[in-house]
Amino acid sequence: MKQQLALVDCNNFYVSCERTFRPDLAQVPMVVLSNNDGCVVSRSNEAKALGVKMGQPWFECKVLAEEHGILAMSSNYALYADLSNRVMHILAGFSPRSEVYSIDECFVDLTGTPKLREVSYAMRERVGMWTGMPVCVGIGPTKTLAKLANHVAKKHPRSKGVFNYNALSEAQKAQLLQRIPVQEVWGVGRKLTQKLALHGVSTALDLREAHTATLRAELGVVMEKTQRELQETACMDLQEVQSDKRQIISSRSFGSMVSELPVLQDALSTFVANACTKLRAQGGQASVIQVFLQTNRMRKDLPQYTPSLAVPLPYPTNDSLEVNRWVAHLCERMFKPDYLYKKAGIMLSEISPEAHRQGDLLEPETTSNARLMQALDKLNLRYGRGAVKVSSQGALAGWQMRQERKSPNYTTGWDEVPLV
DNA sequence: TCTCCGATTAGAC
DNA sequence: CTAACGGTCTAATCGGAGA
Repeated sequence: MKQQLALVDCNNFYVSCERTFRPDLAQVPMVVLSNNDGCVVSRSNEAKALGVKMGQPWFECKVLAEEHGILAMSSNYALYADLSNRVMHILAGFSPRSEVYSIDECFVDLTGTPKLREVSYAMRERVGMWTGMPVCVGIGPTKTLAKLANHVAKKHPRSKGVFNYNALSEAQKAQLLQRIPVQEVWGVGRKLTQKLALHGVSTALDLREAHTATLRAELGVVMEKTQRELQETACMDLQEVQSDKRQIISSRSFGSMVSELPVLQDALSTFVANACTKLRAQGGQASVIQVFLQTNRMRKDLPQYTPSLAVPLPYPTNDSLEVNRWVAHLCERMFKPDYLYKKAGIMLSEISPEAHRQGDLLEPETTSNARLMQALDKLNLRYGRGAVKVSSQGALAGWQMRQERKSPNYTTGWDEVPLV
């Protein structure tokens, strides 16, 4: 009856991806940086041991890094996505029911599987053997407890990468939950940890045992669900097919500050191309387009300006050229000279399935770019993103993000495979 | 008073 | 050498406007 739900999570995913093709880096303290080489988003165990924090701005680590020779790499999402797909494919082979939860995590329903223990180790070994990716497996009766079990598997070397919460006695469960700070529980972040502390809740066990009605009233339904999941009542089911996006955002911080309108519009045309490609890939069309600009929020000494403007379209579209015209227009309307812009982006929302296109009774059917867009997507898929561009799309210098230490696209670009 | 909607908040990773 | 802090997405909740 009880679910045997496994959460498989890759260890230090981005760092492990980089190491897959650079075995010489196996023992090197290293980190992978966010876009624009801004923050640390993945750390090797060695870097963690040296005190580098998750999300820490890289410039803050510079001294420590030089002292200990910490290697920093720019993020290479093409590589990570490709390795992720391989890992997920392998995991899907272990059960007819699984959910790709994030780029490095997968829920696998092992309910009814005989020899659960052997299968869990087999998952680790097969993924390791076929991709080189180290993973840990946590098993529990609910998603929340599977996540918690995974946390235990990662933290305690004695578990050898697999931990099964379901195999514990009631006393052992209580003992374990008591040792886990409540902020480690899935869904409990910084703010909620503070609020929970006010109610005397500081461990996972405290949360499990808290008065439900009070919890609900003071902290909302999400927290109640979390509590019930800790009590082994499943409130979140497996999302086997990932649903279409309800909104699509494309934005970037710039490598350096931008003050000219045409450069902003050039950056935005790149964002339009990305967002519309995604939109068409899911067979959607958007009826609200939003553009936003941002000055550098870290520079308190400079004047700040963070405008945002949305336009509801009379009919939905997924035509890059049409979207780009609106975006350029919105940008021009918000643009003020004398500000130094650090970031810009677009958002497509009110997304509906393409099939439901509503013809406009008053507007004659205009020439559609549908086939042009189809051709554009095909060419970019075949010859690489940016083979065919929207407007100037990236031609103007000055806004591209910093990416000073990016690895080659080992798995997706023939011309980038190093010749040994 | 109820409902709707946009903005804000919180979280994940 | 400089200057220097990510990007996407969802759900819940809040607060004001309009019915």
